[in-house]
Amino acid sequence: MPELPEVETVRLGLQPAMEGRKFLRVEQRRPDLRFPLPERFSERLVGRRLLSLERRAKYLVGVVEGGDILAMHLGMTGRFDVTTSKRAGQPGEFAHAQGGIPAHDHVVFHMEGGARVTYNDVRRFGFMLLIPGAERETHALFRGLGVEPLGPDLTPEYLALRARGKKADLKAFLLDQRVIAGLGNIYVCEALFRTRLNPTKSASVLATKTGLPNAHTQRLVPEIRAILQAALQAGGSTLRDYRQADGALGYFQHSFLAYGREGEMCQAPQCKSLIKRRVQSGRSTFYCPTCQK
DNA sequence: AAGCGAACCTGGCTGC
DNA sequence: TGCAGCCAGGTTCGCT
Repeated sequence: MPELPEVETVRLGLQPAMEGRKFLRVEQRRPDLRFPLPERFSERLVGRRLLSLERRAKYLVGVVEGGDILAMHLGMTGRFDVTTSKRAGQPGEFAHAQGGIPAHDHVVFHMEGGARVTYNDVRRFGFMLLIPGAERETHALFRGLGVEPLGPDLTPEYLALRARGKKADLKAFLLDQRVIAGLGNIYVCEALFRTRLNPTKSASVLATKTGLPNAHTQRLVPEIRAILQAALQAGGSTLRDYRQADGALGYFQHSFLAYGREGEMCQAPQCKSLIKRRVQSGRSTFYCPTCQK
């Protein structure tokens, strides 16, 4: 479930269980996720405190006592479940007590305070790395990332400068984490629908010839912020049964206007067109061919 | 150099 | 019922 609002929701769910607490035990049930898990993973965490759990783009960034950064990415299907002793006896707990380890539970952090934090990832596109704290800004994972869409750096001026002369289509441009870090397929579709911009247009429509913002950029930037904020408020979007760390479901998926609505009537006032689906950058784009010019 | 498609992996759903 | 084919919230690699 992981675009920015989902990752941030996960972070908020994990914070009370992990932040300021020591790792008591780390179970690693396979050698790798997308990448090999860190050398001596358990030894480098156990006995240390997680000083803070932060987020950059779609990464969870844990600052570990002693200097390491625990960088975690959820890929497509990564999720965390938090179980505390108070919740013992719930369905997952029961299955566990029966002796079965749920499929795809790959890593379990046993935290001081009694929380068991389980990382589950069916497709294993997610990963965990330990990187020296000194490399927090310079490490390849973070170096090339673009601006945080909810921070002060995403401005029409910035976006216009980056879009100037770009031939890639708007969809690919907004998905590019080197430009804006945290948008994914859903929120790009939704932001473009709400801004009435056609995803197949060249990104250069966001800038004047000299790289200055135009009316499109001025509408798009606030729309990106608004949709992410709204999704955040709703606890993110839940597709295919995924849950927040506390077991709750996000509900922003009910607010999608375009994503996943192929063949349905466009919801814009007066518009009688049907939402279309096409593939761009290998991903489904949902859009209204009439509203989005 | 930018900009594509393919690859990574598993599972759910659709249609024959 | 079985099986092939398509699809899925992301990122990276390698080829034009």
